Amino acid sequence: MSGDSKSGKWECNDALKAWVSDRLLVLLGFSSPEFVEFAIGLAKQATSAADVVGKLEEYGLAFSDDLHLFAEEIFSKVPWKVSPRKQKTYENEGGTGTGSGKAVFEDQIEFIKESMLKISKAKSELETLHEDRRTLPIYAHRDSLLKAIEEHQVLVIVGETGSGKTTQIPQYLHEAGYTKRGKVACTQPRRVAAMSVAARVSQEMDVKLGHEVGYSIRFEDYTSEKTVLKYMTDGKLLRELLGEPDLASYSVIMVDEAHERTVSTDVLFGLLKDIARFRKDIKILISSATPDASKFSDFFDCAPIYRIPGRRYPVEIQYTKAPVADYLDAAIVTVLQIHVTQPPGDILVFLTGQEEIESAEEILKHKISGFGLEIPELVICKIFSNLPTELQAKIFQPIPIGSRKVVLATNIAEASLTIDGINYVIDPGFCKIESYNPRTGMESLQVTSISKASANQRAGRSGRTGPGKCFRLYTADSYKTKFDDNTPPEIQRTNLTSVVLSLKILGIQNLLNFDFMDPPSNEALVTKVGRQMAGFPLDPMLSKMIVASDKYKCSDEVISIAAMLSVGNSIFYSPNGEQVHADHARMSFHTGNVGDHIALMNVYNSWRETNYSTQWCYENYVQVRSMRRARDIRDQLERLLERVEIELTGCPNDLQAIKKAITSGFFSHSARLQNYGSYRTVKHPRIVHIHPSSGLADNFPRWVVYHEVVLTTKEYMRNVTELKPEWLVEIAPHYYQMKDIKDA
DNA sequence: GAGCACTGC
Repeated sequence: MSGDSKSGKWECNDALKAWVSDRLLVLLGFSSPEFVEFAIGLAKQATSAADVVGKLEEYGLAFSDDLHLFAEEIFSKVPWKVSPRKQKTYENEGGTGTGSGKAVFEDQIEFIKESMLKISKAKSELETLHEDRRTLPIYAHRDSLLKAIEEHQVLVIVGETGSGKTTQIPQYLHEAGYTKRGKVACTQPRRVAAMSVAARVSQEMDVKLGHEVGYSIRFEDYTSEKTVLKYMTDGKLLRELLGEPDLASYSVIMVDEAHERTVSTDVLFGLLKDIARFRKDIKILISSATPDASKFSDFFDCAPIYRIPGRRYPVEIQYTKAPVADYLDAAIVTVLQIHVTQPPGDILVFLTGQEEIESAEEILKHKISGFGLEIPELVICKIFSNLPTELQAKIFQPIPIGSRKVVLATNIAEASLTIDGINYVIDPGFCKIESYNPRTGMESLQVTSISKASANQRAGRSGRTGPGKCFRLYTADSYKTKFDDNTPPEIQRTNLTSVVLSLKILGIQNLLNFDFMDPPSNEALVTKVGRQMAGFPLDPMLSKMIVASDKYKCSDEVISIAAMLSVGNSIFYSPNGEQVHADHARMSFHTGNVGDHIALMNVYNSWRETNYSTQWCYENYVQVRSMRRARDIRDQLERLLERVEIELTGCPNDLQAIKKAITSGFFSHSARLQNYGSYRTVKHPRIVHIHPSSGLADNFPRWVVYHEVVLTTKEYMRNVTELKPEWLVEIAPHYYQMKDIKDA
């Protein structure tokens, strides 16, 4: 790493990527940015060239000698990112997982998600799968399943993880001739699942990815005219529906992982039900991993439920005899108890967030040091989505034989990520869940009891590679009486304005069952502005801001701001013990009290000036991952500008123009200063405060426009910019009159 | 002077 300049480092990375991409094209006949990341990620985790081969095999990719050669080449070329790789001295000598616990984490490499993990789950299973699809549980049901699909327009399919439904059903449909009438779509909640399953199926069918089998996700469309089996994210299908409301080019839509109930799947349900009414030739398959599928069946007019058996190891569940007073304390005690009394096997603890995980880590370390050498080594790992990539690496590293791993995780380990080698799960029964009050437009994250479905999902994480045990830190009685059956679906907990906008564009006007503070007005939707707004995959207010930037000739700046805002609040990282430096770095973008929106733009521009340097991100306590995502979104927005005929224009020195564009989108989010530093929102008056992380927190401008209000310890406005009150009347005369902005 | 569960277009 020494001596490489900022740009040099990037070039080196790009050269490596280009090389990997070329090799993949030759070897597999396909390549894509995500696949390149995937391959490099594998090699980074590997401890030897043979290890790379092993990992490739796990994904069913090492089927030729050339690929073995590739493994050796890539291993020698990939730099050591985190720490010098130890030679694998701790071989898995018949242990039960301790010492070889493999963890597969998504964001290190942006590709491993649930469906891919299904494939890599058990090696023996995978090998047989690769040899012969006929050994899958689903195969015995092939003909009766096809018969059921033929007989019913809508079919609910229940199949546990590992039954092969995601990879096999589309192939069966292809074999049965459905693809002669149109494409078969299979939707996934996560990008990586769509991508990896498509790659898998293309291998099974012995075709090049992107030909007969393809995938389509945001930023990557890997399909062609030849494509008949199309894996895609559910949100992507939703976007396609805007252009093809009857889905005429499809003969079958399979909504996979429907039990996750994302907003997109829920919206798809409603639209598909409607489409099925006037397109009698289309088949709808709803696939769920939860046994209770009656809700899906009821929704689709009592559609029949088809069950496919799965494979799973038994999990022994234990409850506490009495309620525990402090679940964090109880969890730590349980970890130590398991460590001392139970046979080998790693431990997974579900906690609610970063802060809790970090304090648990401290306490555990302290307690263990008290035991000295009396007990075997316990290796502590942590995982949550905001943890920077380089710190996630610990979860991949082999641990000494005779020691045990404990993973402190958020909900990320419940469905998005699988850690192999876990035999024990500790479940305190809580998680953080988003709630959104549509009346006030306020969001909050609150610690809540989990649902029964969630508890069972957590327990199941211990039984993936062998029989498991789950220790629930609550009583059997409270499980029965206090836990809801299911987590309320996301659609009931989140801001739906962009969903509403999309549905309105589809001509669905009657959405008044929801109570919105600021529903997009009907007139906005039939004008050019409305159509332009719907062209952007963003919240309506962000889209409006971009559309307005045309008028103020600052679209170049505004799309950067929109991209940064839509990445969310995970731009900055503040590690334990370095908060002062992190704060200082963050405030350096606020010079001149420009406001948080302009500061975000400054962050983006500074990063761009370093040629998108990773090192720059580390130095400024900025999350690399978030910045790359912002860059992707910004690139997409730039392309979309052209489509809606907005010119890309910049006005780097006219901050007022940029602020006016922001105000055009967020005019309903205005607030004026009260006494004692509090603010009052102008319409629907409410007392709010500037979030302490804001660059204007100590500045108290008289008028501000804010991105959002969040409820934490107080009601805070997050991301605020100063505005002149007369702009409100100028920009949004239908919303504000002079009396609203007059001094009281 | 406070805090960021997890996805996706």
